[in-house]
Amino acid sequence: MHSFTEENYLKIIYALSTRQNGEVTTNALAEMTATKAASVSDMLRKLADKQLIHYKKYQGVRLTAEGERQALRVIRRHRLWEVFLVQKLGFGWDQVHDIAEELEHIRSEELVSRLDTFLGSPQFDPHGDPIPTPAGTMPQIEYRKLSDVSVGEEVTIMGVLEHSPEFLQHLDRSGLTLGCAVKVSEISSFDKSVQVHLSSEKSLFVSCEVTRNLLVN
Amino acid sequence: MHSFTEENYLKIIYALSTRQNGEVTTNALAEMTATKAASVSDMLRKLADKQLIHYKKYQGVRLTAEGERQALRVIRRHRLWEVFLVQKLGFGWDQVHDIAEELEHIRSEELVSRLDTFLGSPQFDPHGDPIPTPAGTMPQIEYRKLSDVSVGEEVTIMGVLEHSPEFLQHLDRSGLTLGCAVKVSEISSFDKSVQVHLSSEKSLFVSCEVTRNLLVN
DNA sequence: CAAAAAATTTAGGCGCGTCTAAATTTAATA
DNA sequence: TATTAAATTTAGACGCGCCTAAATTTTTTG
Ligand SMILES: [Mn+2]
Ligand SMILES: [Mn+2]
Ligand SMILES: [Mn+2]
Ligand SMILES: [Mn+2]
Repeated sequence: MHSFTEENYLKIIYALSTRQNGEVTTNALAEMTATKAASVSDMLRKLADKQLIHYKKYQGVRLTAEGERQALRVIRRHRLWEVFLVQKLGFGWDQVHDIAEELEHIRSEELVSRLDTFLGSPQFDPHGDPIPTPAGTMPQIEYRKLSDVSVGEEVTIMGVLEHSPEFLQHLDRSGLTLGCAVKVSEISSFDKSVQVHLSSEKSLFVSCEVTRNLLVN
Repeated sequence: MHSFTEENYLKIIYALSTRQNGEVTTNALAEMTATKAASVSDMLRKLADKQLIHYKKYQGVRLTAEGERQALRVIRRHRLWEVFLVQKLGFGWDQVHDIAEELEHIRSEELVSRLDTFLGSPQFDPHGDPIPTPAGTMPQIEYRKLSDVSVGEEVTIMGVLEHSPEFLQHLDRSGLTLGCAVKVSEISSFDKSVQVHLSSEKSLFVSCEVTRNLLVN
């Protein structure tokens, strides 16, 4: 089986290659893994030997079909554990990422399968991200960013693009939680900030840093 | 903080030193950790440097107060996770040890605390072993072995001394589960096997290999 | 109690995942 | 396009946890 480190690399390569498609760069991986480019090069050679990535020196890397399957297994475990932590243990959505980062490496098919059942086979994690299927495919969901919504539209908050605790706590304080209905009443031509009305009749201004990271439908 | 490996050593040293008190021997540790004596020596030097064990070369080893505290933290996590796996996910008591062996190393005070609350602050794990307190002390429980019970006595099964899946499955098949009331009706003078009556009116013979590993009160 | 046996530690080495410094390749620019 | 700059890989090293073989200490035994 693969080591924790290898699993982390696969997961990160998957995330980066969907974020900006095309080959994933060594430096980008070094930043995400909080290591140095030299360390990444070593690991890429190993992953290539194991046929988990396509790798031509100096040309960046891409997951093989098998590598993507493995990455999605890790992501599935991560997101299921996040659901558990929030829904069963009462953690806030801003607290669960680091813990799930460890839990995701516990390898027991039986455990994942029973956890999934226990949670009612959820489709989305606490951040609105889709949970890969047991078969190893990622459900494709199309959301718009709140920054792309026009004045007068009413939409529902479905997910976030930024997962930092700071951002999530900011949303909590603003009352912008998942499932929340918002109506765009005004868009500032000056700084692109957006005035929204919540179902609670409250209204507030949302900066474009926030609207760019909020997914709605 | 301590590595997975160090945590495993502490836990095993604790287990061995309560099983047969006095210093724990290098060879015993090598067998339990499934490594070689030379590897154990290396690790003992490291644990001694960290003040987690008392260690005089060739003289065996004993946990320091801090070492015991750390060991009990790991054991607490292990047993809480076992309760979770059995009570919430529906695993059998014979299936949970290896998974808990991984889960026990996830270090988050908050996680353990919330898990404990979620489980209703259980006092015992699925094998009847007491769960150490958050403060790091092991509840001392006095049980007798079924092999020490006299004819005519009625007792309740409270725990097991042997944790192998094979033994636990054997108990399942015999109907000897935790909390089960058994009345000793006869003890064979030939092989010390014991005839017991269950509350279900069934009776069966229990070999001395089994009675020696069943705790009752 | 001296010799043999058993237990334990030390010496030297290996794979993993990491690092810094140096070499190499690719991309940018004058 | 020839140089310079940036990105990437290679060389050599290190700590961790493990190994085998050899040395050392303790225990057993004739
Ligand atoms: Mn996460
Ligand atoms: Mn998430
Ligand atoms: Mn166990
Ligand atoms: Mn147990």
